[in-house]
Amino acid sequence: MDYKDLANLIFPDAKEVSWYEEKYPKRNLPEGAQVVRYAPSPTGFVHIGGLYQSLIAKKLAKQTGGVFYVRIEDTDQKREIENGVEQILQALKDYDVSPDETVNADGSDLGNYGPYRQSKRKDIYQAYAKKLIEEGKAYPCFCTSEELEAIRGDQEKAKERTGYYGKWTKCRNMPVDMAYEKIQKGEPYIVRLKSPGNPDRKIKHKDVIKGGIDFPENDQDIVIIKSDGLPTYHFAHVIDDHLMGTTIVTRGDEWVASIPLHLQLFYVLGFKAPKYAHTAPMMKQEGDSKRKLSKRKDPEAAVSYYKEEGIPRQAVMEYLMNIANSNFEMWRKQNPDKSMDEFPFDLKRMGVSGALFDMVKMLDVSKNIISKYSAEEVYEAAYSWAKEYDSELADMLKDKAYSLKVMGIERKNQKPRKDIAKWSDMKDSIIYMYDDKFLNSNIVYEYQKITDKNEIQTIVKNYLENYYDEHDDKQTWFHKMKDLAEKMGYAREVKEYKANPEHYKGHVGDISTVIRVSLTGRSNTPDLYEIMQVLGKESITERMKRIV
RNA sequence: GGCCCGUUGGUCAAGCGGUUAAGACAUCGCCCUUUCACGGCGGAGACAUGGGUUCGAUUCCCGUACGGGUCACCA
Repeated sequence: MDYKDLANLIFPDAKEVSWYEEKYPKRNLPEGAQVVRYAPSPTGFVHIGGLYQSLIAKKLAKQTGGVFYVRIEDTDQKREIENGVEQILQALKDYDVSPDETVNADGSDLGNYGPYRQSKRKDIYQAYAKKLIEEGKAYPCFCTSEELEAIRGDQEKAKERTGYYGKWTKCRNMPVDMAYEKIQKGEPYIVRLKSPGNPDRKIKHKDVIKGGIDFPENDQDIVIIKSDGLPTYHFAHVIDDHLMGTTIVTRGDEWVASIPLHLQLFYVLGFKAPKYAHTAPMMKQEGDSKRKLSKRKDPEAAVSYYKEEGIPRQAVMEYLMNIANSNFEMWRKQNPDKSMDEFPFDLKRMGVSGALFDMVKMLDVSKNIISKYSAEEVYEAAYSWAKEYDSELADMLKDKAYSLKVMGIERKNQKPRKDIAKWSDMKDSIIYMYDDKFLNSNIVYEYQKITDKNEIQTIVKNYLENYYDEHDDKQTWFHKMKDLAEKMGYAREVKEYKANPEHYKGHVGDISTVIRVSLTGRSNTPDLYEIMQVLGKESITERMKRIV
């Protein structure tokens, strides 16, 4: 009875490893081309961090003429949620980070290195596990969870490192015959790596982002095949990234602690290890300390949040790029019209520690992006958002011709408006432009300086009867406003008023504010002339008559 | 607790032994021939801490404090 017999007993149907090595040949790519992957688990809603990872991976692949692929890590069947994979694929599509190779929503594969779901690669992992057992580099372990608990307890008592390693192991040195017999008897088991590591020795590792990190060698006999026959993350990662030809592993830095293990697995399996780039997580301020953006506590952790809020995709991605490479915003300033694809992303410029997620900044990015939209683009985006999330707004926007005029206010000039950061802001900022909404609501008029009712009525009446003419151009309109101010005892110019405030009741700005408020209810609005042009004579007359 | 990593203004961050220590967001003031937004100009605001090394340390080394990650048949 030897290792080979044991291996055959455990994995009788496994193929030779060479079969897979031939099936998945080395990728034929130009020098320097990077093969990068995004490897999510379908265990919950799509996290903004997943988008971040995808953005980085795709960028890297595209920039080097390489490949970006998605591999679904679904080896934990207990945690898998329904439609998990579909949600991930949809999010990648929505945010324009679609992979070159992936499993499709219908379960088929796109690409020659599949299957791209780990649950469908069981035979592959087992083939390699079998090889390790044959070589005496892995072994079946029969310890129960109670036994494992007991070992841990002893270790804690003895103040030694916890885990399954060295002298604490029970099954590592079990005679092959005994193991064989137990398996035949049907005892449950898992497969562990027989770690060749010695923690007194140090390994030097260079992470692309974090730089040099030294660790003690791994000596934990970690499990590689679970009792359900599926591999653990560690084992699957090493085999998949080898077979799929990954050249650089980008992943969250919660994985750095397993670098010694992963490197050891590559070594034991005889594979060349890829480069690693460990990215810092996005953080959230909580009290005095920071913590990772949490799926449970932070709504903004979910990709769906941005869709619901109506933050344009491009804004989300540009903000993420900004976190990835902070020089992006300078580049953006110098290249306002270029596609983000042209930005030269550099992994080495990524931060080593987690940045606080800054929603204010994201909205600023968004504001700038929306300010570059044409009225038509704003209309289309806002309308399609509204149809899903705000029926009242959608109702307003049904009148496309009119809405386009509303969207066009202060949008055609050199310095377009920048007051909209997300589509959910939209309704409030334009609702007064719609007669049926405005006139049928309880309008609270936010008058500022002039609050005397008679004075307001006089101003409005006077304006409507003696000055307003819808055919006026802006200059004429402007002058008339001054004329009205003067006639009513207000200064034509603000400066005049400031020079001699005692001579006037106020200045032209106060008068125009009354007109503004009487028409919109608001003291803060975009350009009044443009608003009046869009509103038209009928609406203006109606609105003013209500005041008088 | 063990093992790793980090610490520049409120936030994101340039910087890589000699700088008036960039820039962006936020904030404050002024200006932009009437509000708001935009834009322009300006202000306030930072190298965690103690030791070294050095002619000179934000930059290099060590300690301390603080923060983060990780120690599963989860990824």
